[in-house]
Amino acid sequence: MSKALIIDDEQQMRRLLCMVLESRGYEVCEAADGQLGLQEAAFHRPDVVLLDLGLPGMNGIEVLKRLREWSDVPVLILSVRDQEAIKVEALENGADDYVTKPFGTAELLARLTVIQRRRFTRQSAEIVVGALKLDLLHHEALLDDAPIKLTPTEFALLKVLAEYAGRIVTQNQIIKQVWAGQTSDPSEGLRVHINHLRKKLGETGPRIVNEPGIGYRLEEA
Amino acid sequence: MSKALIIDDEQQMRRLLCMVLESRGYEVCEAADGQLGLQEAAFHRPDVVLLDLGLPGMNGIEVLKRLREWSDVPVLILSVRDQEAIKVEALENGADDYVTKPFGTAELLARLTVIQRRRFTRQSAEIVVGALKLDLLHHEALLDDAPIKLTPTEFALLKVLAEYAGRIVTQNQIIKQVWAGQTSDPSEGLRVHINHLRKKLGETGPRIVNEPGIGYRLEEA
DNA sequence: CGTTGCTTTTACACTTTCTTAACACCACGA
DNA sequence: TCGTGGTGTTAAGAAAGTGTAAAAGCAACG
Repeated sequence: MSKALIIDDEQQMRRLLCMVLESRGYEVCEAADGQLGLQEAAFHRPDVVLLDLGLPGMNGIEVLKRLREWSDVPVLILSVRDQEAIKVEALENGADDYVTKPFGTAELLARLTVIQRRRFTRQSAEIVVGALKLDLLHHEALLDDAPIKLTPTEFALLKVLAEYAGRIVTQNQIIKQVWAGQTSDPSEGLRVHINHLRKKLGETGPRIVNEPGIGYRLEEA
Repeated sequence: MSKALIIDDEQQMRRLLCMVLESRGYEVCEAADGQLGLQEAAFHRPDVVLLDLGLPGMNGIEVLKRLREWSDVPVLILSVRDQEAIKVEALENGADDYVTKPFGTAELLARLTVIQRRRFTRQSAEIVVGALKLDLLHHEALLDDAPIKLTPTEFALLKVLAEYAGRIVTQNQIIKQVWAGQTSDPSEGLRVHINHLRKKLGETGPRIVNEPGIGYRLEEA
């Protein structure tokens, strides 16, 4: 059975969500603001979090950031706003998906299932992209089953690209995930590491394609 | 059923509009000048407002501004030809679209439907217009599920048009959103980027329609 | 103290994108 | 018919972004 944490200031909304989730066999706990939400998350260790962006006091995005400092729990964003920019910001800060109020219960449950499964596969021990295999457990990269030597930064960078293989990853997203919580500005150095990775991947491995002005994409060879 | 408010000083025009709207199931109320219009809007809380710009007494623009101080109701402007400057001013002050007198009922009803349609926010952060899908998170544009390559400026431009799909967007509004916070004057270059976008959208995608003197509108193919 | 391995900085050639400018076109009114 | 304003189209230079190599910091370790 999965544990779900609801962070929303409206009691009515919490009750609705609570009913829906419990009828699906979730064990539910609730929090009325961001501060409490973080405490509950730390204490109950939920398997999934439903987070309202329109929280009083601490901003929903802020809650998400703080949560992501120590937890990989799947987060589903709830919001009434249809501001695209905020959605993107939430997703870039580690939210897993997004539903807009008002929403149907069927849609909500479907999303929950998807993000929980995705998180499960993501934390699986390895990522495979064509001839490349990343063993996250042993921090090892295999190309055609032969180990290749990657520095820690290179491994983290390749991991981000491989997780979203085939899709564009923004430079900001890369920097946020690889150089998380650091002060220096690695925007210049990113190009160097990409260059190193490309050499080590060689002809046989996946290609790192640049999308000028946007970011990079890992393409199966 | 939707409630519509007509603000127009010509009784003949009010009667015509009234008939058309009621035949489509709208509940209609009327006002003969701006002052009354604002009162009616406050009292009846209409779902959509049809506002004539050529009002006696209070200027139509003035009515719009006052209305926008407390209401987000969709507003369709009615105006005569050769009032481009005023139309632009209305659109930039929060009007949602306009029709030029004389107009066909089909066109009028189509515009009403578009501006009343709430923008549904779909899974994660994406905007869908016919065969075109913009994935904001991954900065990727898909046409018939095949990715097309857009430069950063083109993507931003298409995003603005797609957000207001079916509605008209002023040149100023476009420039403000795409070239936010820049010094150079891109009013000339806008045409070039529109041209590039049209080529990349091809025959299958949505069309970018120009409204001379006012702006552009993205129309589903 | 120097070595080693990794990261960052610096520099410059190269590519892509943006802006600018020029001109063709079309609709409209004088 | 011509002129005018707004738009569509194209090409070329300017600006921004990227690839690459080499050197300079920086910690850990013997």
